Amino acid sequence: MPASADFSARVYAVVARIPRGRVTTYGRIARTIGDPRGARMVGWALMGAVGAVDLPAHRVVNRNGELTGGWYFGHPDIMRARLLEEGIPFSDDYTVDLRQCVWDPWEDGDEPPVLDVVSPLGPDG
DNA sequence: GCCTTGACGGCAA
DNA sequence: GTTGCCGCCAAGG
Repeated sequence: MPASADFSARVYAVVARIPRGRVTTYGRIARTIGDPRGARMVGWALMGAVGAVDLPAHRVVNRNGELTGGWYFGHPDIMRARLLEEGIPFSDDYTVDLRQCVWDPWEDGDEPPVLDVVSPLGPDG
């Protein structure tokens, strides 16, 4: 079992927590799972999520709200349509208005949320 | 084994 | 507000 699988599992756990009508960013997800510098890896993990895992991957955008992963849905319009379907506001054709719909995994608390996935190794390995 | 690419982010100019 | 550069780590050639 590659460590990357555990990483992606945590990413999926966070993505699954994204409420309908809200979006979050790669950086926030990375920070949530305890790897602030893993924003790029989050996107990498989500590659296999589209069409493979039943997750709202379309609710994940970059820090600027751009639908950078649109092509992984077949076409950016598909991702955009899914977001519009949930009433997510757009500031541009392929850019969501993060100011209105950004979501923090720990917005309701001062500490990171308890992930659904439990690592037997713990946070320190 | 080395180099390039990639759903990113932070910092400096 | 923009542009440019670096860091990060995994996958593919």
